[in-house]
Amino acid sequence: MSFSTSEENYLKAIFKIAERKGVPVSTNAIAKELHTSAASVTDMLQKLAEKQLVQYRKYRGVELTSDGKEVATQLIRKHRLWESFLVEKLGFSWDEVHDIAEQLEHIDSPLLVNRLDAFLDFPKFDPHGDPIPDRNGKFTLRSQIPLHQLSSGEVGIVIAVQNHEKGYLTLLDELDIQIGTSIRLIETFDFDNSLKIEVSDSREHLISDHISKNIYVRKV
Amino acid sequence: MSFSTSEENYLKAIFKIAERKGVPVSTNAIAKELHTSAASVTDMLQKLAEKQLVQYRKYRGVELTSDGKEVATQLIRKHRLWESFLVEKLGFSWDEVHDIAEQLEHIDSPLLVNRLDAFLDFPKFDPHGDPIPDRNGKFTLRSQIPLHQLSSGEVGIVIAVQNHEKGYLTLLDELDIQIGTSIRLIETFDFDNSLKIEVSDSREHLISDHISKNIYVRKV
DNA sequence: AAGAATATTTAGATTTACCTAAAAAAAAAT
DNA sequence: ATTTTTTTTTAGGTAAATCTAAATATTCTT
Repeated sequence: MSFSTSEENYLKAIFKIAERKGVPVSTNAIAKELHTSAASVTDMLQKLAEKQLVQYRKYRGVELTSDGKEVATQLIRKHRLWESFLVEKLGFSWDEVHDIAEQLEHIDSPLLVNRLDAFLDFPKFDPHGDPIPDRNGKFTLRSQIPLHQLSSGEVGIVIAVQNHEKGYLTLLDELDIQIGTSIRLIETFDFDNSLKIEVSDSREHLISDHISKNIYVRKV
Repeated sequence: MSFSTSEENYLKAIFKIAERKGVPVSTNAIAKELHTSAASVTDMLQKLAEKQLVQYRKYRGVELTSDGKEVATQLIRKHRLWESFLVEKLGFSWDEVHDIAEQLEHIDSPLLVNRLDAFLDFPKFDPHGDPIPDRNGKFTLRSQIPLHQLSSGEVGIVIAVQNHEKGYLTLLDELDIQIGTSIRLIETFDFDNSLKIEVSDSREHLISDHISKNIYVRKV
């Protein structure tokens, strides 16, 4: 079975929100994620429910069925493989690839995906540090914590960022923060949750809660 | 400006028919090429005319404007670059790539196209031997003649095939005919325009007019 | 627990790209 | 030069995905 680009985008959005906030996923949360109206979301949820891709209860929100999860996972696999391709093979930087991958993920050819996977040497993580599901949909898990959960003095290596907006990633570039960068937490200000950090044993920055909460590190 | 997948497909179809049969291009020819109804074609032609992509005269057929040609050429460029990528980098064979490239050609990112071009080392011809327009839309021309225009005894090198249907290409594979294969014309039967040929100085075949007319060679 | 605020669904339209059937124009045949 | 055939257009409709406004359900507040 195969699905429209729009249906696929809804399934992926539901998957991502469920990952962040748990189930059930609300109509409004989906509308916000996809920059569309709540009314449109309701329409689509009813359609996806008929196709057995989601379990939907009026006014109560929605949850992916195993079929729905399968579709979402394959989309995420395609998105992250294409992002890896763009960065590794075509020389794009991590802040340029999201929108292009957003288009490429809807290309329908399982053979292409698997050939691409092999061509890239079966990468486990994409350029933003997010795990790439294998052809069976299995994610490689990695112990990661949000930057602000480090204690003062502790050092972490950046392994993922959860916000892929171009502006956010460009900002990180200016702070010299990339996947693999080491960051030492100097001090936390409870007042506004801002953090003083030291990047790569050299530059010190004061960063807002808004910036730090999307950076994930592995303690070293 | 950017166009829907459907609009793009119409522009490409008009371009290809004009190449084969000249202008103006008829409504029915487009309907046949796109497997759609004549009525749908008329609708779309009126829309494309409003956008200044075609010059359209009721009942008289249609012709691309320079804007329309530009869009069509860039699509062909993308299609052929992606086909080259699929064959050269991912190990597909020439009879598997058309449908996938048909999807990939609608990905909208000029930067991506040019990076892909560079990654492939600026190829001049695709796996079917067709010229790939450069970023300015210029095609490299090559003196090619249809196989049946060889005289008896003459030898040609296959440089292009004009039909990209999977079944046709698979048939050519079985005859050991690929880009670069040398073919000697032994004899032409005027009765049904079938040809007796010798492939790669070894195998002899009798091929129908239907097969031969899509094979283009360069005399040696 | 009632009223206010928020979230969600329904109703009714719009746009795009398609369709079939009927009408009209152009081309071919006698 | 009519008539017949073919091609093309118009008319009217459908399905997908969206929208705004109104109605209804749920949750929050006091």
